[in-house]
Amino acid sequence: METIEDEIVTRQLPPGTRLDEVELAQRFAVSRTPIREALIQLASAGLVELRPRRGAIVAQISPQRLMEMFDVMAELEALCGRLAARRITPEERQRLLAAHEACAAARDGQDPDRYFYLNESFHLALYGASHNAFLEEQARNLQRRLRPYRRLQLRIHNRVLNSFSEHQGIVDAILSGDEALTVTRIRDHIRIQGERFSDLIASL
Amino acid sequence: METIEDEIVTRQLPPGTRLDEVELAQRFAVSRTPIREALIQLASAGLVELRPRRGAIVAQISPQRLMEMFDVMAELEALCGRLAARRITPEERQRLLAAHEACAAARDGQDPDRYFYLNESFHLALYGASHNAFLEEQARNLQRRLRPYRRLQLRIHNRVLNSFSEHQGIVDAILSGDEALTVTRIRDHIRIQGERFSDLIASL
DNA sequence: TCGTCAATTCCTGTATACAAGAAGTTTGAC
DNA sequence: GTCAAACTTCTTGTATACAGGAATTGACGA
Repeated sequence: METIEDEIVTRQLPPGTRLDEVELAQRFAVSRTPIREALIQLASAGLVELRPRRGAIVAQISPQRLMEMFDVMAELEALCGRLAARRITPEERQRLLAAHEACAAARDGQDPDRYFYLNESFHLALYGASHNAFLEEQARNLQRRLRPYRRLQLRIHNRVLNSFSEHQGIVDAILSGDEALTVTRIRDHIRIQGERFSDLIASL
Repeated sequence: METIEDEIVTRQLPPGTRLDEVELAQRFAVSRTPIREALIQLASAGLVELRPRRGAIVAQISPQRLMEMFDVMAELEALCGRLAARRITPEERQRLLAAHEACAAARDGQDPDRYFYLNESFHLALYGASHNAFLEEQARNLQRRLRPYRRLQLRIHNRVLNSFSEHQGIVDAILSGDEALTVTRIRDHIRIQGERFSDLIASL
């Protein structure tokens, strides 16, 4: 079943939408209680904004804040990479390469949506190779929150091709065990997304 | 008034404690509804663990996971420092130095609790100087979660003195605008806490 | 004496009712 | 005609009631 969270990240409920508890309760055929509890969770995750006595709205994220989030994401992923370069196991190496090759197929297939999906798997494989479960959780959470914006910017001309070649550089750096190189390449890879996104905003 | 969160971070409710909704409701003189909503929030913040149909307990954090959290904290603070070295304003510089000098007084006064409190202000000043509000939030959240453990390890012999001299090094690096030096010094400063903590654990 | 199964009790999860505050509308005065 | 104030309506926040699992305890059998 589709959850409220799904509808937010897929933009069926765009930022700013008022979330009427009664309406949601009817739509999901439950009482207001579980809806309220879900909204509190979503507020903690940063997906909705809870204004006391004035209801919930889908969180509005300013371009400024989005850039800030990308900067933090870059650093979290860079840490994943640094740890992975040191700690990756043969199985994880296998998984990372498999995810990378799947991306190659999607790139050649000219399917941005499919590339987007597989790209996520690639990054998840990277998080897992860090051998730091807490870091992995944090990275996954932030990835989820940034998902709609990353998706948007993959439609930019040549972004899929560039993204893939950046992945190649990251894989090479990790497999060679070069921590410093891994860090700079991942940081650049993520920060480029933030920059491309702000280009997109500026062009509107 | 004292909140459930306060009682958890101050260890009045130690990890593993069962949180009976009815009992909490009586103690705070409210119904179960707001208690449940508070527990959901605390679960999102990682302070309590919510087991479906089996109630809530104060989150148990394993030494392993704690070390992982310190690693992430180190990286978040290092990022704060890197950005601060580049962006700090005269007012923020003032605030950072004031917090640092207040720590000096507490160090000389041999008052670990007071030092602990002022130490937090110092780190908060650092977060603020990053000019990244999202990063600041993340850092504050994680600082809050790690608070009880950091407090514990300040009682270790000479830790206050060492902590202060590490602060001095960090301030110098930031004020000189040396990003790389700031990053390594902050990273070490935070990671030492994690290591000291695991020493403490090992000695039990 | 110990283990297993069943019945009871307790607690969580959901629904519903009620109270109180915010928003919108209507009416009156200037 | 416009602005303000009061009243109405709608929505959130809290309390309470009820239903369905989980845990505990006691009895029975090995």
